[in-house]
Amino acid sequence: VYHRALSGLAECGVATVSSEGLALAAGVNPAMLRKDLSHLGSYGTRGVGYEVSDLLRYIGAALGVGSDCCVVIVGVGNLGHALANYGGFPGRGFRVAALVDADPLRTGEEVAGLQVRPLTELEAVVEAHAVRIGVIATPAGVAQDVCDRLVAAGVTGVLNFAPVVLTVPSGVGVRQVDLGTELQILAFHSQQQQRLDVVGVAR
Amino acid sequence: VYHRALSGLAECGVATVSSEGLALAAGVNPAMLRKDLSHLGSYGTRGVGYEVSDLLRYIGAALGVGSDCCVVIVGVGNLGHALANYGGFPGRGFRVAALVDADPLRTGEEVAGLQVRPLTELEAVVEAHAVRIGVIATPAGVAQDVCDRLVAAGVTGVLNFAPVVLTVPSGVGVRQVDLGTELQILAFHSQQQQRLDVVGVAR
DNA sequence: TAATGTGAAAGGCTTCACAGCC
DNA sequence: GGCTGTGAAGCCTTTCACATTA
Repeated sequence: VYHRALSGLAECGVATVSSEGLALAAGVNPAMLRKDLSHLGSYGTRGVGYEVSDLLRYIGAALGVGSDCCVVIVGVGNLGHALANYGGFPGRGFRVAALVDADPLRTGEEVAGLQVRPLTELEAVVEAHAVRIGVIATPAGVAQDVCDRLVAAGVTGVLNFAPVVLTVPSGVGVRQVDLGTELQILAFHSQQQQRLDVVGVAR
Repeated sequence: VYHRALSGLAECGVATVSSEGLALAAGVNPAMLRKDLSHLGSYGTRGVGYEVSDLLRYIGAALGVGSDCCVVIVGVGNLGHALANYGGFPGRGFRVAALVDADPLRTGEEVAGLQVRPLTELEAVVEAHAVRIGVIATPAGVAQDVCDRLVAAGVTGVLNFAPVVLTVPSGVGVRQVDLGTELQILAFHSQQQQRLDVVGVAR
């Protein structure tokens, strides 16, 4: 998030930023930002702040921005389609190496300049492109199975959009994105808020 | 997450589940699950576990499942398209009331059975359908502006897919889903993992 | 006997507050 | 004067461990 915020500041031509300014842009407390950055080293100047371009480079290096990373998307339904066409990946060092789908009707179809490959070729695809991250955009029922196969093929990270909790061996990273749950959380807060309004509590 | 896990168990015909079993399905520690559930009340039976159907009902009631919630999607690009067609919403009590886009070329187009409305009608749409949650699938540059308008129109929750931190008044909920950041987190861990492998640390 | 509900302990994250430095 | 870097304090979350109950 700091990296993204700094990119924005750099584009606006800002040369220097204080912990307060960057914290505001990142949506955190200034002290927290300083503590986070202190884990990377002392890249600020007391009395002045942080040099935007320098800090961007340091954080980028720590994150490994630059070393391109191959991704495979499994499941080319609505979401998989959108992800394949999503423009934000190349800019951040990610390349969609292949699309895979179980449906024979979709196999061979071209999406975002890539041919959709059959699910049976999943392992071959991962090995051929040295894919490090698998994106699961399949129905919930097959997600764990796809995940197991991805991990067995050598993937070290999984981004899961299916609404199930995945089990993976230690050493493999999992990030869960569940749209239904996110909406439910918002709806819950919205409901609580209304309850407060009715009772008449001041905000 | 517990609600989702219980739904799965119910579909499989499981009648009773222990904190250990449900915790496994939800990806948490059994003690944590028991503590969480204790905030709702004592719905378990010592020596036995939890009645799946009962617990599902209690949690559903606490979450407000059943009272349908109207959602507007702003930005009908790849992601907005996918979200509009996403099948998971109706099943969880959400109804996409309208699609809105700033591009005049898209206006009027029919997506997922809904006509795309111009951005100028955003406020009217929110009021007409009593929309409680806004989904932002626009470019980053206009996200804060769209958010401000949604909030002013009376929305109490925002699900943001644009890669910017949104500022909202207290009382309004925000959930951020940033695909680029998620991938970067996975790539970072993947890189650290490789470093460990090179050094030869046992897992 | 088996599993819940829950005080108490442990651990981790966030914030404060200020010394140190430009 | 102003802002960073950081020890210490505070707060919150998670886990343990066991009394309690069907």
